[in-house]
Amino acid sequence: MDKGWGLTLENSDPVGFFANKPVFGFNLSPRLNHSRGIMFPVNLNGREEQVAPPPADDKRVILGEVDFFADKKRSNNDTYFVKKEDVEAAKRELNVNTGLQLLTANTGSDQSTVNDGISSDIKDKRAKKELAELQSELERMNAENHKLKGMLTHVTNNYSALQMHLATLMQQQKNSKTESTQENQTVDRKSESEDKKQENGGSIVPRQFLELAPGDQELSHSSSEERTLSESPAHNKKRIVREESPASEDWAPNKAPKLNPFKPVDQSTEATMRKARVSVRARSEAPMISDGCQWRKYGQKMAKGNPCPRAYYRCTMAVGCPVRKQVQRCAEDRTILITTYEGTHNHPLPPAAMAMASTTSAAANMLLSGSMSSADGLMNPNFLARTILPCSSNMATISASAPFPTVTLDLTQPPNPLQFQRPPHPTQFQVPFATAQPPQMPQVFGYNQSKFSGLQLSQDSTDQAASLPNEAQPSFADSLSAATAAITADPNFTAALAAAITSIIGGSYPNNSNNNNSADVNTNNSNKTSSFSGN
DNA sequence: CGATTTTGACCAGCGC
DNA sequence: GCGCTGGTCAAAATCG
Repeated sequence: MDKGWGLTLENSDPVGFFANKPVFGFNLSPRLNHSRGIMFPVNLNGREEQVAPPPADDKRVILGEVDFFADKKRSNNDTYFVKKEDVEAAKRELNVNTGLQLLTANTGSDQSTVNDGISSDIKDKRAKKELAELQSELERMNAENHKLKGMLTHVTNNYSALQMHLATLMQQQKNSKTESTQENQTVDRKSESEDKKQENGGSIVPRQFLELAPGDQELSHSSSEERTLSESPAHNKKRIVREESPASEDWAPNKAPKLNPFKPVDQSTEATMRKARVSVRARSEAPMISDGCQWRKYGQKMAKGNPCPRAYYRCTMAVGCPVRKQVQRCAEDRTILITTYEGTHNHPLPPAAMAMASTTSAAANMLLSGSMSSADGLMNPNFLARTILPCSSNMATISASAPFPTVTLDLTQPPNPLQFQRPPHPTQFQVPFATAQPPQMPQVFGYNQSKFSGLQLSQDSTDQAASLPNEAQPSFADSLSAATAAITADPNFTAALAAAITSIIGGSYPNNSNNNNSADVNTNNSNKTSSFSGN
């Protein structure tokens, strides 16, 4: 019944989990924005700035609100970036105006004491004049606001287009590299198996982010490149089938591709992008987090090791949109909702969906960029600390849960623990880069989750908020938006993160041969349960 | 009545 | 080859 339109909380958030909370960096509560409730300026992290809420009777704020939120309903977050500047400017201007007015009107001047009739006349005129000025000011700001909205939309669209273009270029570069590598291999295979390792060591290592084979049991850094090239043929075959099949590329039905009049912008890119997944772990009572997109459920299965069913959704905002997502509750903690996104939208997105779409796209790009070069491997992992915004309360985990590399935004973790309350991974490792970590300083953990190392960017936890009153809690959306911003905002993040991972992988971390975290509960596929709620 | 969800069946990949 | 599993399909049921 969830229509999936992120802004309609009544539909998608029946329990009100997201009520009055910004989601993906945008405040999804139209009621809050339209009401007299104060909309604080919000920075790129989606977190409220350290701006003290103005007093309820502060006319400046009220006027500013009327001005800037006038047509918010049309596009809830269009004013998101605009508001900060404009409201502040409006505050200054209106503050001056109203202040002077009040002073003039209320001070007991000679005029008012001498002749009340005349002074009241003057007062009226002044008031009208001020009112007119204010109105014109409001109109002006409305117009300006409108203009800025348009600019924002334009920039957003450009950003999306550029992102797609970047992905395309990356893929092309990757393909060219792969081709050349394959040629070299063909020529040299018989006599230079050793050289092959060395040759690949430089530039191919990161490819493991894209081409990890589930059958790979080795993860010594010295063999990673070889592993990359020698991944199980069966799996290669599977992947090739997926990549070469147009039906697979755009997630159209395999047997009857009747649904896809659209083709991805770049099929090869799409095929690769589709492999990259972005998983969001968040506490939510709602059956599905609302992300601004429109989804249609097309299946539900019992997954092994989890008593809660996994639901499959596809994006229905455009016919043939390849984006799909899986929603499942965590087996260990059913209050945690795990949403996994896959693919890239092939259609314009509502602003509310931009953040998540950007996240998935950026994640895919990140993994793609890992295939580009190892030069970035020299990068200090500390970069990650600077990249992930200090106030983002999240963990970002990169793993290669075969066959698809996955970026996980874990918004449920307390500050300290190594990753999960789930059974700790035998090869989990930690790379502290700050000896004394202030509460807001991020920690970086490496985590060999599956067949290769990934890392986590751990932060102060949202769980700290669990004991706080609802209003005061840094919301899930806060965290998610911060994580999203961390991934999307910094253009260096993609390469940097991949490079950091590369360097970590190269650091000979222990290997795990079996990473089945979950309790191996045999679940019959046909043994379906009816609900996600678990409550 | 169209859109959406439910749910059993089907398919492909993979391990044994 | 067989069974398990994840993913998807599509007819039926349900909803608004």
